Amino acid sequence: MGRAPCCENLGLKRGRWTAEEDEILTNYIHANGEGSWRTLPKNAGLLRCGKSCRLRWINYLREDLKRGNITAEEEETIVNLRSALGNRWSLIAGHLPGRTDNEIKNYWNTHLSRKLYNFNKAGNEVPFPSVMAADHQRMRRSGGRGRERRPAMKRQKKTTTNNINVEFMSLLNPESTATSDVVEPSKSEEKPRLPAGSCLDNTMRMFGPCDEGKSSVGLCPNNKGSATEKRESESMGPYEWLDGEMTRLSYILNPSGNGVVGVNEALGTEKETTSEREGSVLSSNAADGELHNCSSSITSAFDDEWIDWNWVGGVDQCHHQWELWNEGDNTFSCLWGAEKDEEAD
DNA sequence: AAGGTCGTCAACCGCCGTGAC
DNA sequence: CGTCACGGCGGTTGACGACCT
Repeated sequence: MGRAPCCENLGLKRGRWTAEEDEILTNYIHANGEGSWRTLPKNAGLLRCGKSCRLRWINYLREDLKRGNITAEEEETIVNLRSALGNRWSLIAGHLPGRTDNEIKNYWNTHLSRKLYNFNKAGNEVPFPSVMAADHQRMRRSGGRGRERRPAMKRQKKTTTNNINVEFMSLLNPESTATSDVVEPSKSEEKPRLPAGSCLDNTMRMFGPCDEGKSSVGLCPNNKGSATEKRESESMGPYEWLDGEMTRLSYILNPSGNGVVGVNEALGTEKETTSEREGSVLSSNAADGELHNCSSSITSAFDDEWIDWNWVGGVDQCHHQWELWNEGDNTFSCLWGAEKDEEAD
């Protein structure tokens, strides 16, 4: 027994919205607020389905929407976040105030994927090959331009995001044996927010020793899992990333698909960097408005000279730290710092 | 000038997660 | 535990204007 489609009622208007309809919807929401989309059209006197009203409001009528062209900075953000997150447009939109997921999605499909195609066609390396594969195939099919005629819509199995997670995970944790073939998380496992103490996300889990001296309470594994999970949790100390953190950290750690630019900047060097990350993330406070402390172990090579980076408090050659503040709405501010330990010299 | 092609983007569709019951 | 309503998401479509031949 399938659920009745949202707009099954005959007689509902479709297609472009008129100025009059916009005015009715805007006035109604100003008077009654957002929500209750299903009953809104009837109450407002619109011959539209609730979904259509919601889309129109969110993507077009809201006052806080930013109009005008995507700036170079926004474009860079989109490219970087998309590299890290895949087609999670709403998540990406959350980092671009005033922009909607639909707008970003359209911009990607019409501008950036084409740029990427041309970039790659010129023989340049793509940071996340499997992530881009679908785009390239699509562009090749259409010859890199033009509108593609498609068969009747059928939901496609989503693999892109999973590949991204796996690739990003292996980028941070080279020891990981996860592959895109074996990791197939359900959509629920990708949700950005989980109750404190839960530990459900296999694709975004980072392994490393729990730092008991830091405020990781609530984020280290709980005791409700299976015996196996519990043992694993106790020994490995999985850290469950929030999506917002992943977004921000991926941007920081991997702003151009390679290297640890943050470290370079902190050391005042512009040398090319390659790095291997062991991904030992130790602690975090998750509550909005609180300080997030995250540390990890990174081995970097400046030119061909390898340097071991360790987490804050380590006694090896160097240590570094980044701090994230959740500003609310899953946007983060970041402080990045790194310094060389005197005793390591 | 006219018809064809292409690019853009608003809108729609189906699926899914969540919470209430 | 199952069902349902609701809201959200990402993929896709198609109208329309710009450009090309």
